[in-house]
Amino acid sequence: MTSPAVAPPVTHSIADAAARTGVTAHTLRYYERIGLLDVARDPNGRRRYDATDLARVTFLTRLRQSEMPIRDIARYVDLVREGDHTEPQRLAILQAHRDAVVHRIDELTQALAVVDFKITVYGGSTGSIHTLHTESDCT
Amino acid sequence: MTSPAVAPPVTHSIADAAARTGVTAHTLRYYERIGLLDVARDPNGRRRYDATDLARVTFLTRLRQSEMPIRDIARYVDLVREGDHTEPQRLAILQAHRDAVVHRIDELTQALAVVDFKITVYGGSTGSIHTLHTESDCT
DNA sequence: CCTTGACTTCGAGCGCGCTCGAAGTCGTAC
DNA sequence: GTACGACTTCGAGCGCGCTCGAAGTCAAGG
Repeated sequence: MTSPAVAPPVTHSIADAAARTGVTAHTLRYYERIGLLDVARDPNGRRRYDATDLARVTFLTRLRQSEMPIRDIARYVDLVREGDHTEPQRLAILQAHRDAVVHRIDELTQALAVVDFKITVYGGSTGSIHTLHTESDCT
Repeated sequence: MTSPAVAPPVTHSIADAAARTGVTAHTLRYYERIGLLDVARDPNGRRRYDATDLARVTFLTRLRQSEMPIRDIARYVDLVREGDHTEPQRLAILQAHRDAVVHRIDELTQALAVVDFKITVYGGSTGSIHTLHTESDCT
């Protein structure tokens, strides 16, 4: 009931890949240039993105969204290319990043509290319940 | 039992202000240059930061930490200078910013989930409880 | 044939938010 | 006096992450 001998190579043009991942074609080329991606070429020299490529782009995008510097992403990707024995180091990078993200969320949450407080001072609504502290060195 | 006639003007040098707010003196000057701060001078032309100035710097720092563009902060500060009648507009800016921060926290939280998932794939620990989904287009 | 359009490479440019440093001015200490 | 150190102004520089665009290649369509 499964398909015949050879697997069909499902690949995508750069425009397609851009549409599917939500990053621009320019950025896809840029990522490749700086070594974050290794993309195959068709006989005419055009990029073909397979599922793995797209998955990587999506993952990169998550890392970027969470502010991992491109420098660090490049290190991670280099480790991936070096083979399975680098998994511990990759794990370490991800764990360090995890900690950074948690810290960043914390920072944002604190800033949010300050902004929310200011909003209530201005008499606006924030959608949250407040325990108001006093002290309003106003601005 | 309270103090005599004139209030003592408690002000701080730029080095002091920098130490108290955690931003560099260079940055304090920069913020002033671009109009985020109005700082008094002593007879020798040196900056003196009062409590209000420090409070503003601290608030600015929160806005910056939460990624409000300097352009927007400048607009806000300009409104403050224009007087009380601009409070509705200030409120609007803060509310828009609040929404942006909430959205950003959300985004980070999603990215965190992805990173956490990857960490467990690598066999590491994240400190969180996971409901594992399958699908591992690995990298 | 010629055009169109999607692609290629690669260097340059941009917007942001600082960050630095040169050159000058003070007040105090020795 | 002179040396120090903390400050001043202001223009330039930097690191980051794209973003753009020029010039060229190629295949399909009319």
